[in-house]
Amino acid sequence: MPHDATAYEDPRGMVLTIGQLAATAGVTVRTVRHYHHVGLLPEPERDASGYRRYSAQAAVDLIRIRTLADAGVPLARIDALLHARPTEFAAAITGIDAELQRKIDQLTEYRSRIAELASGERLVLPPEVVAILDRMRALGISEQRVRLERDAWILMQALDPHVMPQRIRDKNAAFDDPETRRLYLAVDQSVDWPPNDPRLDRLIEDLDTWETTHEQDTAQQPGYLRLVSSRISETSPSWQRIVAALTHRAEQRRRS
Amino acid sequence: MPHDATAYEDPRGMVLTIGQLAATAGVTVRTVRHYHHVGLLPEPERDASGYRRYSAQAAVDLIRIRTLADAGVPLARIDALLHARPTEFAAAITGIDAELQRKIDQLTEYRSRIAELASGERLVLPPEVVAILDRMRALGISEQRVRLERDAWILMQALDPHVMPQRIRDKNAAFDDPETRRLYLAVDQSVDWPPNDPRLDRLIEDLDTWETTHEQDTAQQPGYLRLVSSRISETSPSWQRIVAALTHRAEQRRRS
DNA sequence: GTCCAACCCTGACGTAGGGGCAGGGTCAAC
DNA sequence: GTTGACCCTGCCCCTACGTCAGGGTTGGAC
Repeated sequence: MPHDATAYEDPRGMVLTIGQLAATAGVTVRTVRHYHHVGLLPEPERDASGYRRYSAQAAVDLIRIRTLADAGVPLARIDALLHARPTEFAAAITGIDAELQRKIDQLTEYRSRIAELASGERLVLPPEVVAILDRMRALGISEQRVRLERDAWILMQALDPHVMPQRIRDKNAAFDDPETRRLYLAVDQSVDWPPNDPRLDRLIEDLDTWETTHEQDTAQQPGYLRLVSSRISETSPSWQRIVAALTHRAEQRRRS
Repeated sequence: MPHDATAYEDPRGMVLTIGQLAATAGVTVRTVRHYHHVGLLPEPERDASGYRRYSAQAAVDLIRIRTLADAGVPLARIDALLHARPTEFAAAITGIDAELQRKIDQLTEYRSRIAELASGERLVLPPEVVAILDRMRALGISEQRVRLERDAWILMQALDPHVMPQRIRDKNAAFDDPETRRLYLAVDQSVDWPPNDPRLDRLIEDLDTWETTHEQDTAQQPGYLRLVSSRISETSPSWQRIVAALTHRAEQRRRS
């Protein structure tokens, strides 16, 4: 059978091989076959050796598909879109464009959040609470104690979020009072005192007075705060003594 | 077994259920379980009924994971990242941030490409070629003919890209010549003449003269352009006659 | 005390958009 | 005549979960 020197013989413009088509559109061969598989791009005819042969129109179609796919449109939607009438198509394009803008805004926000990853709590807690924790640090309270406080706020946020605003006000007011600040710091420093240190007796006395004047009742606290108390106890024997003594005195007051 | 009114009894701060934890971090319950499955978040202990119970620290960990995951970091990489030392972590964060910026730029470009989707060829062909096609339209050449021309350019780009610049210059020079413009238009208008129309004889004569003066040889063209010729032939009987006549005359000149 | 919704559990399969083999045929050039 | 770059089909793998199915638990209302 005589042969005509050139490979471009098919009478209907089917000249590109799958590799040439893919390169033209900037995709992989696998991608083109995938689009055939899902019916997004029609299967072209085959040449004598079973190779797919594509027309220039296929290149246009493929690039239109990629343009939409790159913009994040699911393949299933693209199929419908390509067969839509111009008005509907234009409407869809407008929507997709808005979606893209939304994604850009999202990414911009993620970018700024990424920058804050170094410090753990800023991401988890509202800024007012972060300010309170920073205030504790500025007072000289240990990081260990601040972390316990942070956990209390996280649990509160998860379990009892509606009390947050009031608690934030209360806590800030408390730290405006010099006696409160003094007691916080004293408790913090007592962490490595021995449980029978005489200074502890004095501190417990002061704390009990503070609780009665501030109408705080340890036994009335919600469960998660009692839990935080128990974690405080675990931290050191002296703190365990403080928590136990205050709880005991509060119970006694309740009975009377 | 007596019970204590509140559910927060575990001594080690394991208080949140999986749903509460998920809500705190803004993810689904399924996502948390998935992270356990892939070992990204450690499995917490279970309460008496087999429910998972989480600490506040788990919330911090989960939100850190999500912050990275939202930024597009694969889960497999997050695992390593969370255990990295601060300097390495900071370096990785910088890289991720750059990657995010790149994505934002990408999306911005996709946005502008989406806007051009209405017209097919702008995405596929370089602007110089689009200008040529627009020039043909401005001359009054039919859209059918322009599309054939467009396909020729697409095939050229895919199969023979290095000749593009020269072809672009040639084509623009050709359209600077009034006689060339006249002939293009005349051929275009002849599309629905009968093949035996006497005006066709005159037109073929003019085209042959043009070919010889412009040193164009139809038989020397690359295969894909011959193919486009064959598609032109298919469009109408009169065009078929033109192509056949010109090919025949070119052959005769070659033999002599 | 019992009913109901809203939780929780495990396990298994489905999804998009391909990647990456295996195992084989074809084409063009040297 | 062989080498390297293509092409073919078919099948399993991947990520980051979603979505059943089929059950147990909890907490509050009646």
